[in-house]
Amino acid sequence: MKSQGLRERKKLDTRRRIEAVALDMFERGGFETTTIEDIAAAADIAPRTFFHYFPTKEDVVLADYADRLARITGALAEWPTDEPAWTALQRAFLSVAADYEIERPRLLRRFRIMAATPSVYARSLQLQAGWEDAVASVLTQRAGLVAGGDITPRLLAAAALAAMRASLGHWLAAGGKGPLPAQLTDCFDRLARGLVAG
Amino acid sequence: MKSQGLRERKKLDTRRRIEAVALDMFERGGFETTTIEDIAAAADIAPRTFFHYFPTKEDVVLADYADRLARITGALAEWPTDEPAWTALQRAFLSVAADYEIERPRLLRRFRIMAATPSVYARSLQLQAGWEDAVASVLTQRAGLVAGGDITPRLLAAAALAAMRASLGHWLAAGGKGPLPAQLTDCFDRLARGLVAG
DNA sequence: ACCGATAAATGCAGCGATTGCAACTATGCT
DNA sequence: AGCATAGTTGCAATCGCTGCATTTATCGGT
Repeated sequence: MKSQGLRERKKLDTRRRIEAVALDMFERGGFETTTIEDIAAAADIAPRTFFHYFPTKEDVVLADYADRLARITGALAEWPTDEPAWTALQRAFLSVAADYEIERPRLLRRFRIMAATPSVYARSLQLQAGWEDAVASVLTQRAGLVAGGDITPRLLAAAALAAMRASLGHWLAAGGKGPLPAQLTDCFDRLARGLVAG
Repeated sequence: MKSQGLRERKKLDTRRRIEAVALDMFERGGFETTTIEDIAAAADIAPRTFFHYFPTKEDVVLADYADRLARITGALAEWPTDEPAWTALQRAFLSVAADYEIERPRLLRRFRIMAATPSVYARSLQLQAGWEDAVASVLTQRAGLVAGGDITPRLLAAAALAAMRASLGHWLAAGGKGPLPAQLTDCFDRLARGLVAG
């Protein structure tokens, strides 16, 4: 529970410093215009060191995407087997959306940069595709299915991500004002009931 | 209908030559290992010229993605207003999937490279996101809605893309053997009916 | 406080994609 | 043929990113 040693603490410090500095510069000058060298200088590290903390420039904006995935798959893993998969998915994703509410300003900043920067958006989609695979894989296991046999897990995972992307897109378009969880619940419900009858 | 002038014909020739040569090399040596310089040499052009034909290396693999989107949005635009949006979407996407059937070997090659190369996959997702926006936009117009008001178009578009991605992923995982249109129809149907009752 | 082991930071050199610019060449048209 | 135009090429530079070797800082025990 403690901050471990000085080493760990410093590392975390540096990481946060890079994030803070980089986000600022991205907002002011734009993502593409800001170079790794710029960030490094502002964060008081060597350019080479940047890559010990983030694999790509894009990942600074998308830090903590991985954590969220872990939370989702974790929640799914505990899903009682008698419950419909879609309901479990809804619960799992909703818990993440709740965090979005709490961290609203922090996330809004990042999403705005993402929306304005194709390469960052592309990277986020790539990470989301990873989620999709991971979620589908968990669903497959939980249902006791064979890996490549049934398309159901893949479809459910893709649909869940679609619900999330749609909600998030709409939320962002509205400037992040409305309640995201309600929006997401609505999307999940509609997919649960079906898209034709409404 | 004619091949226009010599100029146009040569340009098309070069384009096809680049694609052919590049795909071959990607398959043999891998995407990342093959450099633009390699491709240019094999296609008998200057490295600089490559970028007059494709904006990025990834786009060689994903050529004709744009055409497909045009076909989809075109089909949507002709959708009779009394028909449910989801049905129209299904028809539009299905017509594209039919092409996939016809061009199976050609597309399979490309998808295989895509599946094996993160950066290509990322690029494809980026293009798909463009589709999602375009589709949502057409749906909004057709329904006579205001741009940012209703989340429905966004959700439908995202769901349609999800159906497509799931079908395609499953199809690819099975080595491209089965009938893609049937697979896609199934996914669309299930989303139409709802994901809980099954 | 001291010392070897280990993790982290740095510097350097290099690759490869991508771009802007200017010069050059082929094609289209009169 | 002869100009206007579109396409090709070469050149130089930027920038993200990587491998490798070196230096520096922290840790764990003594």
